[in-house]
Amino acid sequence: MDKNITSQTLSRLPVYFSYLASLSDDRKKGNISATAIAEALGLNDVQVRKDLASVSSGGRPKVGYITAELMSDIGRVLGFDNRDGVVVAGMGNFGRAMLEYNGFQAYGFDIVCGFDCNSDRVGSNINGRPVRHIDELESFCRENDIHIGIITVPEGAAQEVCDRMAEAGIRFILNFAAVHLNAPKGVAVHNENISLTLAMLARCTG
Amino acid sequence: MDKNITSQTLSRLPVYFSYLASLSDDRKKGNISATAIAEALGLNDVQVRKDLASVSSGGRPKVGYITAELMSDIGRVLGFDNRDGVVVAGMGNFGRAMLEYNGFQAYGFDIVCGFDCNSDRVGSNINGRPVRHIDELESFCRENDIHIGIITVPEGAAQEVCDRMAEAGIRFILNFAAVHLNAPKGVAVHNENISLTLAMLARCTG
DNA sequence: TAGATTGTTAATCGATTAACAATC
DNA sequence: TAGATTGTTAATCGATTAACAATC
Repeated sequence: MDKNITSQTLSRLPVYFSYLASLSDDRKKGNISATAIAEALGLNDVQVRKDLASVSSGGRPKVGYITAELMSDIGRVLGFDNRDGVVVAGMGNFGRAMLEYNGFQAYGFDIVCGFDCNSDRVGSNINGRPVRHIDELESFCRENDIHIGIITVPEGAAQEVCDRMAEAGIRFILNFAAVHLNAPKGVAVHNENISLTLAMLARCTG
Repeated sequence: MDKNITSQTLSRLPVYFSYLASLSDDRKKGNISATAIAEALGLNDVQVRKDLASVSSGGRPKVGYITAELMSDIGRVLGFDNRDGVVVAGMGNFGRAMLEYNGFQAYGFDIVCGFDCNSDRVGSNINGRPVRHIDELESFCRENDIHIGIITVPEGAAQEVCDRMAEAGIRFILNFAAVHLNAPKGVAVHNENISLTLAMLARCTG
């Protein structure tokens, strides 16, 4: 396993995983073939078979894969067994939703702290997670060895928060503010612009 | 313009657009070259030039593109000039953030109504947008000719809401619930699983 | 003119798909 | 055995990159 996984394959693994996770508990206990997955997702079966072969060696002729094993194999490649702390900057609706959500754990992520500049919010507690002042971001991240940050602040503040995160040793930033963020080398930013996602989906698919 | 735009090119257009939008007002008034964009984004310059040539014919040797014109050309291809109504199902933190955000308009989207099944939320008003009961989803969408929906309900309810949207004539669904949704043919679903996005970013980039 | 930039044609590269042998 | 499925090798396809002529 873990042969030569191309970036294309890598981007399809989450799709396979979430499809498998959507199966009924009954079906999760059984087997599944690459052919069946391909059909359900509208993909070429050889492509799926090749993708699966790159992360698992559990495929057997006539039987397919044991669903649970396949999920765990994909999960291992996607790093669900790792444990990484994550901080969230910006405690508006969006940021609070992140702290209230407990589903990150299954994927290996622990949301450990929220940050905000509004003193009304600082010192509070959301879903058992503390909210601190943004000025404490750097010391907190350094002390707790945090490398992943989520930005949910207003557009105007996003670049500054991004710079601060980079300064604090954060290496991966998921940005939900609707602005393109420029980060220094060594820091990977994923700009998740919902308007643009919607435009791609609605204007360019059909 | 609008020659033969490949899907790869299409997926880069939003990146170019948001990069251009991030420039200072001063620079937005001037020109910009494909070379400069490529350098800023870490892409191959020929690729950027080819991408831009497919949406605009305004490139001039030694000068580049007029920034404002280029943005408007990209915007036209991405459909920012269209006007599409959008409904949001699920008025938790996530859904409320959608209704409170006004930035969709610049991209051609009007969030027209929120839906929920909780009677405490139904009948309220968020940022001037009404919240109705989920049972009214179908009639509302049919009457107002709505084809785009955003799902921000809890995981357990997402598939049912998806089915209802499909029934209501929705053709494009942006799903933020952390479950894979299966939609009937003719309905495009984009499953935006934040945990998986984070995993791809943090485990597979570096 | 020289230099920077464009757009295009051809070459390379990589990913998808087709064909097929292997296996349970 | 026949059939379903796997994994692999070879062919096709498409996208990226390199080379270059055109232009301001």
